[in-house]
Amino acid sequence: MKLNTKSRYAVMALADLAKFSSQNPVSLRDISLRQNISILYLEQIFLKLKKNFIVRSVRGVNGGYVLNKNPQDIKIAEIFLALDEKVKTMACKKDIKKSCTGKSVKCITHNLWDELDIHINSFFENKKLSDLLIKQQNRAQ
Amino acid sequence: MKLNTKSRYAVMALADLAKFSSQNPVSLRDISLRQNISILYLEQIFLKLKKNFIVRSVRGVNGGYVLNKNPQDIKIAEIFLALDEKVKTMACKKDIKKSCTGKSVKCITHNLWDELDIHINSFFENKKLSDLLIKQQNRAQ
DNA sequence: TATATACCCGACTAAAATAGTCAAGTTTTA
DNA sequence: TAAAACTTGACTATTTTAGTCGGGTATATA
Ligand code: FES
Ligand code: FES
Repeated sequence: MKLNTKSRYAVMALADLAKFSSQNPVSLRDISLRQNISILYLEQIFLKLKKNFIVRSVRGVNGGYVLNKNPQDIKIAEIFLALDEKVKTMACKKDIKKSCTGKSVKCITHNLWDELDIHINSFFENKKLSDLLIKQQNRAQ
Repeated sequence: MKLNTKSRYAVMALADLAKFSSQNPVSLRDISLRQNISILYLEQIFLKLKKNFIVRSVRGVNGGYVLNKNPQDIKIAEIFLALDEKVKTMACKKDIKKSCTGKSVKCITHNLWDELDIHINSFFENKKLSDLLIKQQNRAQ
């Protein structure tokens, strides 16, 4: 079970954005330098964040990205959704047309994975971007 | 974020074992047929389960595997551990020699992933194999 | 005591997913 | 008008996953 870098970087970059955007847009170049993430990769990530209205862009010189909402209104779940990051613990796709045993009934572990999905997703639903901004001691910028 | 088949199959196979082992060992062939998992793959999985003392084997004709403990004493966490399945949400390895930003302090998201790890692992710690055996309606064998 | 059944175990591999990069733009401000 | 910065689709090397293969060993029972 592991998290992919795209989702991790997305959360990092947005936390950076939340921290450093006063009024002015923050350029990917700045985020790249501070968080040590490739600009080219960040571009890919921000494209998705923009399509999902989590950020908006300002083009041209002195441009960059700005959060579309307050950090306390941005759930981690939204960020993950924007990047197509899904929790996939089940072999079947919940709509049990064909269970993972090939039979037409739920497999013996189906409910367990279902509960796990719910457990993990509730974590993401309850965490906000603003939760990352408090207690800044002993952290990198 | 997804679970690999080895861990999923391990839980499935052990649940099968818990359900069908009366006194007699259960052969991988039987589990394979019931759960629709390749025998060759099951062998790999049971090797690890055996090394971790979750099951013991009986060789020869009419042989197979038997659980080493009662299902209510087998945590899902143990099963995952036996298969080297770890929850890896962090880029750094907790012992922050070098954080994921390359700096010598925790990155801005470190604590978030740490909490996520704890959240997920607590699920596995609290679930027992026996939890899969109740409420058998609407399930495959 | 032969033989079939079933566990044992390391090595190998095809396919999929991941983690990016590249190229060729467009837009805007100083 | 040049430089900074966003836009977008396509491409690719590497890693991980999900198995298979081959050649064993142990043991019950006919
Ligand atoms: S996980 Fe849904 S049928 Fe197995
Ligand atoms: S996750 Fe630990 S430093 Fe980033």
